[in-house]
This record gives sequence, C-alpha cells and structure tokens, in this order.
Amino acid sequence: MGHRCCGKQKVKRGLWSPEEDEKLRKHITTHGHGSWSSVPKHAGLQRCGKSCRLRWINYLRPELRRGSFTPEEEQTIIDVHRILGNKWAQIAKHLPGRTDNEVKNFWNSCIKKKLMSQGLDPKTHNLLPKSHHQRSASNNAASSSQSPLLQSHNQQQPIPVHLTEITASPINVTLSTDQYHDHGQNPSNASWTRVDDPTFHDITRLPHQQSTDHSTLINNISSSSPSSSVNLSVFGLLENSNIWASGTEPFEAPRILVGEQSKGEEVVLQQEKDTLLDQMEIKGIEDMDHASIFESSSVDFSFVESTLMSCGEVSQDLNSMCNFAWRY
DNA sequence: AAGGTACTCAACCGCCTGTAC
DNA sequence: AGTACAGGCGGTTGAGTACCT
Repeated sequence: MGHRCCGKQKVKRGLWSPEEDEKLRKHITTHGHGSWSSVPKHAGLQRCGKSCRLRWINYLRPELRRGSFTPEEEQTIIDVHRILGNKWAQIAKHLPGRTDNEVKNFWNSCIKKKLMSQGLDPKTHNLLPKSHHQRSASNNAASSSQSPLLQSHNQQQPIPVHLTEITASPINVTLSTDQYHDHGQNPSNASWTRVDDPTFHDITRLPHQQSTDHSTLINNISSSSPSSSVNLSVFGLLENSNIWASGTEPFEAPRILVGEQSKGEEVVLQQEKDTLLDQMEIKGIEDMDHASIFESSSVDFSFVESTLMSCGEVSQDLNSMCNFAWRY
C-alpha cells in the first residue's frame, strides 16, 4: 500500500509493535534522528519518516512524562488555552514532558466537557447562552454540581474582548468592565483591586481552587506549578497584588534587536501599534514603569511574545507587550 | 452474558511554513 | 522567482477498552 507522504515505499501503518519501538529507540539513541525521512531506512523500519517522528515525539522520547494530568497541569492548559486557543504545541511547551497530542486529547476528552458542563464555551472561555448551558449541564449529570465559582460568575456576564486586531488568530480574554484600579505606583507593592464586583472570579478556576479570598487563589495558582513559569491568570484577570509577589525568579525581559527590522517596517508597525492603542481604552496603568514591572514579576511573558511575534505583532521593545499584558 | 454506547488515545491526514537548490 | 522537499502542526479517525442496560 502506498503512502501519500512517501509514495514510493511500502509502509506499514497502524499501531507500532514493541519490536518496531525498540528498533526506532535504538537507532535514535545511537545515531540521533537526523533527517526523519532517512530514519526508517537506517533503522530497518517499514514506516514513513513522519510516522517515526511522531512515534518518537509522542511515545518514545525518554523525557516524556506519562500518567494522568495533575490539577496544576490542567489549570495551566486552561489558562494558556484561554490566551492562545488551540495552539497545542505552544501549550505543551509549558507542560514539561507532555506532548501536543496528549494535551489535545486531554482537552478534547476532558477539559472541554468540563468547561461546557460549567456553562463555558471551550473555544472562547466565555459564558455560553443560558439555554445552552442548561442543556449541556443536564446532559452531563456527572458534572452537574456546578462550582460556587460559576454560580457567582453566572450572575454577571463578562465582556469578551476579541484581540483579533492584534493577532492573526482570535484570542479572547474575558474581563469585566472597569475591574481594576491601580492604587500603587511601584509594581512591587502595587495594589490591584477590582472596584465593581467582589464576587467576580476567574471563570476557569477549578473547583478545588474555589475561594473568595483572592490572595489565597493567586497563591494557590502560582505555587501550584513550580516547574512552570506560567501564571496566565494575569492575562485574563488581574486579581490583586499577589501577582507581584517576590521570591520567585525575576522575569528577564526579552529583547528584540531593532536592527533586525527595516526602518519602513518599524514605522508601519509603530503606526499600527499607535492606532491600536488609541482604540483601546486606557485604564491608567500605562504610567507605570514597565521595566520594573517585569523585573519584579514572576510571570513568563516570553511565550506570549513569541506567539504575538509569530502572528505578526512585532515589538521593538517591551512596551507593546506591556500594553498588551496590562490592558487585559 | 451480550449488545450497545461512550470514552480514550495512538496514529494518520492534509495543510502550512521554512529551506535548499 | 519558482519548485521540491522535510518538518511541524491542528484536526480527525478508528481501534481498543470501560461502562451501562
């Protein structure tokens, strides 16, 4: 039987046998994979190169972490997905030892349903229309015990902010109007508080993280994944001053060499950026010292920046990232 | 016990992008 | 500039398994 990606050879398909696994493992550990298209030949496998690559990446790599996802990993997936959407490879990068395939499967089989049973649109992380929610909730008796978090959340419709102007792929961040005021000048002791609704919660928080105490919540989230530098709650919903808590690795600001861009591109990008910024409602935080914000933050923005970069938003310095992060 | 249904997850497919020529 | 190729990625499929009636 032919194969579309390597039509000439006869290749085996379907599940891998232990013998095939062993051949592939032995070949790669001794020779490395080099060109994947040549791996089957050198390893003595009747598989196509793509298949070998997939098998190695998803199953044979020694650094892979097997077993079920922890609540912390689940929260990380939800948080990152809220920002990036179905960018499984990007999401997986923030879960050491997990593959994009694994994350994708876990999302589709578990998290998606969980969110839907809680009345949330898994695509946008926004609330579904009430009828839909009731229907899905009744369809899923096992998870019908809605968390207090969502009960309170349902009382207030968040306003989806679509960032399609900034990125090529839609990124939806859910927030409420005028949620936060900045009471501090120094980010290290800035006091970020919601001003309109003390019952508002991060909509994707897990049941085990229910708490009306925002300090506890943020501490839980940020301490729950020590191996990950991601705490994306900050992008969706800035909770309070705890996000500035010290004691973790200071964020090292990513730097992009201005010289890598042409002058013309710089001008155009700057104009686009200015236009976008004009369109956005400014919440009074841009006066903050951005550099000091990042230095005192434990939040890793680099992946967001890389995503924005790949989607066409090129920043010459940290300002655009600051603008992005601190406006939403 | 048997049949049906739901679920999980490994693997495949097709498209896109980057690179070499 | 155009083409071919390899690698990477997200979406989808289907086999195996668990659970339910």
